[in-house]
Amino acid sequence: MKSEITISELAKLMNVSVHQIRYFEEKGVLEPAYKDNNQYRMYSTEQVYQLAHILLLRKLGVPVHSIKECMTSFSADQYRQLLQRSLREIEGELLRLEQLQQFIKKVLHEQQNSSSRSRQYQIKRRDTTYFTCWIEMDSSTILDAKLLAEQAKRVPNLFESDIHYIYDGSSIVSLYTETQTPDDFSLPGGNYLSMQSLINEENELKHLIEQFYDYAAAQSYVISGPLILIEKSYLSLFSNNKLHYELQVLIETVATSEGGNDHDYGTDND
DNA sequence: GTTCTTACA
DNA sequence: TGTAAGTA
Repeated sequence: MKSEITISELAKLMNVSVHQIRYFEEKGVLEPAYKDNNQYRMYSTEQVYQLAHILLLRKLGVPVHSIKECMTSFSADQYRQLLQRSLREIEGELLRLEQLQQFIKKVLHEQQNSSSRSRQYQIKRRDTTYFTCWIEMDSSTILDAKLLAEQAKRVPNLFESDIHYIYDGSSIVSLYTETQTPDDFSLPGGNYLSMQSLINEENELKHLIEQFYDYAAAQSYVISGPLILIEKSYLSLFSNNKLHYELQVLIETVATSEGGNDHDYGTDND
């Protein structure tokens, strides 16, 4: 009974494909102990350990063609650097996944929120929020793909964020994304009248805004500050590409209705 | 049945 | 990297 093993046994032992082992040989990183009379590759424990190292280096992102160089010439210090580099890469990847996880949670949460409360008015408490401007345009301009590509400031995952259109009464409308630190613009904390809506076409927006202001007037809310239109394009995923908008405007706290208030003071703002 | 080589997507 | 064909 031979003490060496065949390629398929080695493959099974190390949980890799036979093809991969031959590939490593072709690239000069793993030679069999010897070839049997039938040309079968035979491997001993030495190759087992060697393959373990190769697989580890692969996991660290070392390309197959440079593994040979690693194994023959790397000092302990060079290996340490290699490990530190891949540690940093993994931390970056972890961060990316955490952000994706957060986004998924947010979408699920918002989707549930919008499907149950479409066209409902709410009062939302908002803390001071900061924004970065990514495009500024005349309100009569149509935001087409060309304009988007040419003028917009690069924002990572733009369409996964809540895009804030701020109408300050002038003819300029600015598009913002939220940031953690003070930047181009900020909204004061306070109570905001909010309405969420699903619309089919952009031209329904005007009507929606009128409705919104009518409602505010009917409820005797004292409006201050600009009109905020929030576009949540990622929610269109759920509704045949209908557009999801939320209108918000800062209202001055009404002193007359203390206590008894039938509004939803949801603090479910991000 | 297993492995080998070669070729291909 | 996986899969397939044709051999030994």
